[in-house]
Amino acid sequence: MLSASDAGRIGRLVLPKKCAETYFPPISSPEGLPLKVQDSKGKEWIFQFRFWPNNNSRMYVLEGVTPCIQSMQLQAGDIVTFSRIDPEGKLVMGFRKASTAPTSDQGNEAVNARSGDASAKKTKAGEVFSSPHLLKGRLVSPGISQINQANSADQTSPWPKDDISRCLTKEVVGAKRKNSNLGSKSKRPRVETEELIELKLTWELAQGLFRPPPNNVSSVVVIEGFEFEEYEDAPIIGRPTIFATDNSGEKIQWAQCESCFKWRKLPADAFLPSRWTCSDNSWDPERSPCSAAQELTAEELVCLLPTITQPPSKKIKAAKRDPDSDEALQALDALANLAIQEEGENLPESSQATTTKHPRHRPGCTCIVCIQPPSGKGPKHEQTCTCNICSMVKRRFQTLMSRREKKQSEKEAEKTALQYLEQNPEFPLMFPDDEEFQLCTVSPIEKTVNLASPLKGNIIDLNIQPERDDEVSSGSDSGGMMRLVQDATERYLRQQRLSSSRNGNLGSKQTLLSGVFPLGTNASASSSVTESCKSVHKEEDR
DNA sequence: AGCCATGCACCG
DNA sequence: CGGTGCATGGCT
Repeated sequence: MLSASDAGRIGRLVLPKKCAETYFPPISSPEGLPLKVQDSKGKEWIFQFRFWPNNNSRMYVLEGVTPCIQSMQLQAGDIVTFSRIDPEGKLVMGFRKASTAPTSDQGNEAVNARSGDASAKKTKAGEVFSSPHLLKGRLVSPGISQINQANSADQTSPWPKDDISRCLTKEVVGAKRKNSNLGSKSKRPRVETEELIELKLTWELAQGLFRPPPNNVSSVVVIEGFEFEEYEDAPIIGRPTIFATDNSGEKIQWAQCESCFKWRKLPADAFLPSRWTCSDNSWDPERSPCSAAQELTAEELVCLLPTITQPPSKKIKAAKRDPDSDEALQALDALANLAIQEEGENLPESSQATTTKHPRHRPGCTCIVCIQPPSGKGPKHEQTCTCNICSMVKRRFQTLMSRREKKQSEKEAEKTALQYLEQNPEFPLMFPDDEEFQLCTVSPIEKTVNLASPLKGNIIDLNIQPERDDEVSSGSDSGGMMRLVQDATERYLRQQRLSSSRNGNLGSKQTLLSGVFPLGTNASASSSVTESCKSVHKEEDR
């Protein structure tokens, strides 16, 4: 929530420290990083995210917010939210005018930071989804997004690799933050019991639970290739059902009774509350008692199941015959167990396992064990088997492998960047002509160099380790790391002067320098370096 | 003890 | 005089 200072003319927005450190990219120098944020109208803003040293701590601020705040006609008391759309890490911002019109929310945010901000406290459960509500695409924010973190890991993102998707709401004086995850000492938000249940849902699953608000027509918005359905009112969280087409080609849905676990056929437009039993089956009175037989055979059910365990767009890939395939086969067992566990978790509380390994099986149970023929009977599952069970297990394996590959490529990228540095010793800290890396900050304290691109929002922590510890500055200007920075910078400047005197193109390079060392001015680049060094040293001294 | 809204000194 | 960075003090 904007304070008077935030909304004033200074153009700075003070960020709650915990939010800044938990949800914004890590910064090691006071200059911080430029962040590109898109507002609800699609307009892009670039704010400087930085900090001031304060009482041996930091105060985080967003600078350059005045035009944006004026454009949105925001004032003290209004709420601004920042969210991130994965996997690209695109930042979007939304706002909500002060409480006089609580339902007229504006902006891109789909979910308030439910446990991380003051607004969540004021917000009733039904209002958690502030509008416009996005039902499709992958718009994430805390609560739901944490469960999705493995899927959204993205090495080109400026966010830490082990990070979760983020959302931030700024608070105002007097706003309480009890039960806030952000209040925890640990930067990894603590998962409360209630949330634990929620976190078992995947994002895709969560999407499956959303139903459009009644009597409301959506408008479809496409943001960078992702399609979003926007609704003015909050979506409703309903019971998950399986949509299908029956023999006559009519669209229907299957719903499972919470009490007897039998599946019942319902019209496609039927909306079920989160708790639903046969007795609520007003569409088919014959099957409204739990005692009535289930229409579906276990086999038919198996055919339907993949539609809820896997997004339909993904192709099923058969396991390849390569050195990994042995591992693949071994992993199948483990994955089958995983599948079993997850099936169990997806069942309602009352059907949960009493043993640690597997839920108790009941009539209608669709878990992998119950649909598997008794041991020794029925077809064996060979590697080439394409039955639903094997397909499901293989798909899970593919997911696991692609995550592993992603991690691997992340490491490769870091390695490449490091090699780049080693091969370019004369300019180890700047890549003005490189599309990827345009900015750099150095932390002699953490012994890291951050390369960042304001255009692409990339940041890579290179963890450059000096050869000797004493190469790291210990506060004096002759310190090693800072010396490296300074020397490299001055070499770079000399080179630029030389080349610019040849081609007469000085302006753009100096503009870049002011970005690298924002403390200085274009008039004297070397003093920029000195100022920058001083600034880093100051914090180090503290 | 630590956060943060805001005051205020300094600087160009 | 406005912008910037730090310090102060109220508050949790």
